This record gives sequence, C-alpha cells and structure tokens, in this order.
Amino acid sequence: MVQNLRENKFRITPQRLAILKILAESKGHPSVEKIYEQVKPVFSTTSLATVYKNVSLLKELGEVLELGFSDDSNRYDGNRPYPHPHVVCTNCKTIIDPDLETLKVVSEELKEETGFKIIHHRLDFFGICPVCQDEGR
Amino acid sequence: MVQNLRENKFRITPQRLAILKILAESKGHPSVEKIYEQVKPVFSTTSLATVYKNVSLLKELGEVLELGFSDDSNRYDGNRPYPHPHVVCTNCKTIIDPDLETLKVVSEELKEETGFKIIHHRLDFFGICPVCQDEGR
DNA sequence: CTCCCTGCAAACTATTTGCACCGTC
DNA sequence: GACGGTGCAAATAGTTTGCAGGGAG
Repeated sequence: MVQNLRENKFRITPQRLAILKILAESKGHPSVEKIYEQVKPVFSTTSLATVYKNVSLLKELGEVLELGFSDDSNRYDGNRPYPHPHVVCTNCKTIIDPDLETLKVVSEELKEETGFKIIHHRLDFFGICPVCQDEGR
Repeated sequence: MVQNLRENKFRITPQRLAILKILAESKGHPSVEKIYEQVKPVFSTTSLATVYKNVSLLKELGEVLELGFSDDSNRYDGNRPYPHPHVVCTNCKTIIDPDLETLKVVSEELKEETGFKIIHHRLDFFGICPVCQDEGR
C-alpha cells in the first residue's frame, strides 16, 4: 500500500499512515466514522475531513473497496480491494465475507445474456446472523 | 397496489395515485427526482416531500424495491418488488434486469456456508452497455 | 524551499420532519 | 366531522470544499 502511494507521488504523512494501517489491519468492514474513532487515539488532532479525503484516495488507487450501503454509513474493506460477496446482519450490523464457488458461473451466464462489458459487481445478502437468531429476534 | 393500500387503511389521494401509476408503468428504474418531475405535470402542486413519503410507504408495503445505490440518487423498481439482479451502465446510467438462472445455486451455497437467515439480497453488475461500447468510450 | 496535506468551518445535497390546512372516507 | 395526507420551510446527517498554515520530500 505504502509502495503504491509512493509510486504515485503521494506523500506519506503520519495521519495517512495511521488510516492506512487501520484499514489494512481491521478484520471488520469499518465505516468512516469508525476509522475516525480509531485514528484519534493515535493522532489526536486528525479531522474527519482528512479521513474522508484519504479513504477516497485509497479507493481511487484501488487499495480499498467501498461497500456502498446507502442507509446509515458507508463501509470499507481494506483487505480485499476487489468485488466479493458480503453477508450483512441487519440486526447487529456485522459483515462477513463468504466464499461462494458458484458465483463464477453466474458471471458467465450474465456475460452471455447481456452484451455488457462488466467492470465490477456487488453481491450482498441481508439477514440475521446465527448469534442474533439465538438471542431471539 | 391500490388494493394493498386500501387493505391497510391508507387513503387514496390523487397525488398518491399519480406516484403509484408512474412507478407501476415505468419500465425504467426511476429516481425520486425523476418521479417528482413526472408527477408535476399531472398534479402541479405536488411537493418533493410527498414523493419521498409515498415512495417509502410503498417500499414498506413491499410494492416497490429500493435499489440502494449510494452515489447519486437512489432508484426504485415498481414492477418487480422483490430482489433481483441489475446491470447498470456506468456511462449512460441505464439499468436492466437480466434473467440469471444460476443465481439460485449461489443462494443455496450461501445458506450452507453461513448460518444466516437471509431476508433479501442485492446483486448488481456495473459496466458499459453495448450502445455505449459502440460509441467508443 | 516547494507544494501537498491537514484542520477547521462553512457549504452542499439528499432526505426527513413539524405543523397548519385540506380532502378522503 | 375526524384524522390521515399534503405542502411548505426548516432541520438533519453524511460528505465535500475552500483556504491558511504546517511538514514531507
């Protein structure tokens, strides 16, 4: 990641580095707000605007994936910066990344059915995770 | 649709009827703004707020599907109020509904892999449509 | 030493809300 | 006639932007 930034002549500031680190290390799928909260302890003067600026920069460089949830806040994935399916618990907001072997087949069917040149895609399932089911909702 | 409204004790006002009609008849996937523009000629005093209120009402009654695109405006589908795949041209913003037989298989794989109780899903492909490809972009 | 980056506050945009009046049932 | 729906304007929330000062290269 740092390498990618350097190659594109972007400066490595401590704030930028901190944001980058959070995205790279987080196993979850943090929102901008969450990233902001985590950066503050490390670099207390960092502003929300800076987080926004850096997240969209990284998005453009292809280092993070924007999940594109419109209701409540948007969330990002710094570990797998390429389209992949998500399963979202509508109760506790957890997001997990399942492995779906059969997804490839769908893309191929799509290519044949439409003449589209596909750039990327988005596949999200919304439901209740096992934990929330046990708690009875 | 009207029946559904009546059954749930919602009143049938001319504004509501007009919005409903646009959603039911539109072959595209209109945004709130687009709906508003189309209602005005029919019922010139209609306000944007009313369109918003009615669209979310219909969404809750399960009569329209919210597509959930965060960038630019949200769009709605009044013809197929259940989850189904979309193919979006990132150039001309056209949205089409492909038929994908193989999608079922993916859902089944997912159910087995995670313990989630799935309520709904979202599958969207983004790319360039045949028309825009011909125009050379 | 040069600019890019940051931090602040103000600007924006899409959507929601409060409230008085209106029209459906 | 009651009360749900509408229209207006103001409120809200998430995100973006302008600009002056600061620090990376």
